[in-house]
Amino acid sequence: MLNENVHKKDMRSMEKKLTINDIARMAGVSRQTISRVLNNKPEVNEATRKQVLRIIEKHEFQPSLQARSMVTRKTNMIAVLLPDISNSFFAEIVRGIERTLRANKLHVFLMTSEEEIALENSFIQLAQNYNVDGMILCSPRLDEANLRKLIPRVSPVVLLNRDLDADGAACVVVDSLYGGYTATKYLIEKGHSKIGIILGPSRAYSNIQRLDGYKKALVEFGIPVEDDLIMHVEVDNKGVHKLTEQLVKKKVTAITAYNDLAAAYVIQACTDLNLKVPDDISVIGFDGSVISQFMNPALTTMSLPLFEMGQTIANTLVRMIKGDQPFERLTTIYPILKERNSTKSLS
Amino acid sequence: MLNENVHKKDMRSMEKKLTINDIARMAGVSRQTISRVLNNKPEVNEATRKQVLRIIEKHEFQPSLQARSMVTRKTNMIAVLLPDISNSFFAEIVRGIERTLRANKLHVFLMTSEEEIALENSFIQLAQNYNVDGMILCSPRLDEANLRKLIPRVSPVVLLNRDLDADGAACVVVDSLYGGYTATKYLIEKGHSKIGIILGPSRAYSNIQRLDGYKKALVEFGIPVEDDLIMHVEVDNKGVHKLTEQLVKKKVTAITAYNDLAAAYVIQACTDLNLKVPDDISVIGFDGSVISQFMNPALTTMSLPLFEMGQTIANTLVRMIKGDQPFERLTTIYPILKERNSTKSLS
DNA sequence: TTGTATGCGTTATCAA
DNA sequence: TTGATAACGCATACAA
Repeated sequence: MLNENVHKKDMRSMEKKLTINDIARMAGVSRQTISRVLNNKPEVNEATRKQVLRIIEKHEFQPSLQARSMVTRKTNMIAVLLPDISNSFFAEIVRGIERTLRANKLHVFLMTSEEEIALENSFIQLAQNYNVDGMILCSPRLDEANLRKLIPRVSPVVLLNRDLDADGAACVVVDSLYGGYTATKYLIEKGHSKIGIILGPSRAYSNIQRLDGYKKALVEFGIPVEDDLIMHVEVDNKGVHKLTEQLVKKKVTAITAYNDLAAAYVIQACTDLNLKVPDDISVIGFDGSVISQFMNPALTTMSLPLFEMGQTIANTLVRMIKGDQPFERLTTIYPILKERNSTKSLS
Repeated sequence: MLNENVHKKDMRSMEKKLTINDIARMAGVSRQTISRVLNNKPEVNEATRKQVLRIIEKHEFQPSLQARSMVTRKTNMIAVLLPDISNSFFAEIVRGIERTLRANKLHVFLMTSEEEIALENSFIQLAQNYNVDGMILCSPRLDEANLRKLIPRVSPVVLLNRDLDADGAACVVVDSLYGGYTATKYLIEKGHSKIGIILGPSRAYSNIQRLDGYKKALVEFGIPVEDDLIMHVEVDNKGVHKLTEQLVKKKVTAITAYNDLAAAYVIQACTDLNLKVPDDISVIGFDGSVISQFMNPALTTMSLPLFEMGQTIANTLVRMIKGDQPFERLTTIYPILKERNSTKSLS
């Protein structure tokens, strides 16, 4: 049913957008006065202001933000770079970011990198070229040297889940060590000692931390760390199924997953292997996204205040942009254990 | 642990961004030549081009896209307005949109309206003021008159789930009538006749369609339409629990929900009422988002190719922008019945 | 092949 | 309280 529609900005729809000059002519004043009215400057006669406003409204005149930002050097745009917007972890954070930025008359320029390092690099460049007022950056892949080089170009920057002490940068970080530790300790206290862990891409900071927390808990309770119970997903969640099978073969009684979605795949794999969760095996997730509460059994998870994290990130950036307010260089978010039905005491 | 960090763009970090003029001076040519090199114009001597490129790379010069777009009238930005990015329905669509736009060197200016009509209005204005090259619009709330008035300002526009025949607009629409019809028919053929339906906000086009499909199926099979089995959620999914209770009181044997998340709440409510899904009651969802496959029982749902929809939307917009390619004024997406374990024959 | 002049739509500066 | 002039950084048209 393809028709011959072709979009043309033809003469009819041209009605060449009005400029400040047009309004000035109509009002019989200089364009400077229009500018003053638009910017609510005090030094303009009330009568003329009324008159100008009338004409502006009558013609629904809207100033070009591009032209304005050419001279003010501000775009009111914030670049938000993250790996994947369809991951509910990020989507919920972005919701918090967007609302807070909006409240500060800032807007979101969204960039998703799909974890490709080349894209992350070029997007930061792009943000610079668009002259954004600041950037929110979740870049698990980019190495520190590159990061340090790129940050000054788009600063201020708020980094999500990277702890980097650099000028013009602040960090909001989940304490994954604490999270990994708490989850593991919880399982140990439930009587488990053969505990598998499935981690995301190994280079990511949060994964290293999570693993450290896992080990810390084991060591604390005198349980030996077995390297073959530590699994890394390298690409995406499809690998989780296979890793779960391997862990089951090794007779684990519990599995810690690096996020809720991965935990869902773990449970699915267990079901395929005719294992009941939590009766035969306990599973704990990480992040507390919506899916965790609808899974059956409902997922025990280390829950994160994602929306609030987004707000915190945006608020920090706003303070940095304003430039006269103190801000946290490093904000640490602690996940909270939400005990539901996917875990059970080993009795 | 608040420290005294205050971000200042101080002298050190100033290193005033290079302009085309700086490069011109360094290269000993006019800024025109630089511009030609940047835009890959043929009419430039190979030697000077090499020379200029060397200097550009040496200083990592990047042209200001703002200044450029002042004269070209193109920003390469596409405004994407939708109600809620944390809704996986939209998030997955945006993923498709973003990838396709990126392939066309277009970028996403994200606006979320939280279904507030005032915000939708002002965001469209904003998109105009930023002079975006086009807009993708999912605005369930805005009435047709307003839409018609605003579209010319940001055209071309692709509308999601609105069928509006307007100049400069194309539409990508889910056939919710077909979806509602198919879901209901499926349940009827499973032996159900007392079927409840839970709809989203009633004014939304897709809900009206879905209801029509529901009725069509009932009528086709000679089953009377009972108005008190038709429920509307007016605000958010919290209402679903209550509506489910009401339907259960009316002895329905099956419930159709307007999306998967709502279906999840339905199942949760059923569980709270000590009803087993699907043994005591069948539940069917809509959209086939990730949560549907991890629910237990896995959700039977009318599945939508969300990522591909995003791609279609973006592709349509790109064709409109290019202006010399035909495009579909109306693309209809048909949901596909994905039978899983939340529905059962009434025996 | 290259350079000069002009303009895009605003705000900033300074003078009236 | 207002207006004239000069930026902002680039691309376009035209001349050399």
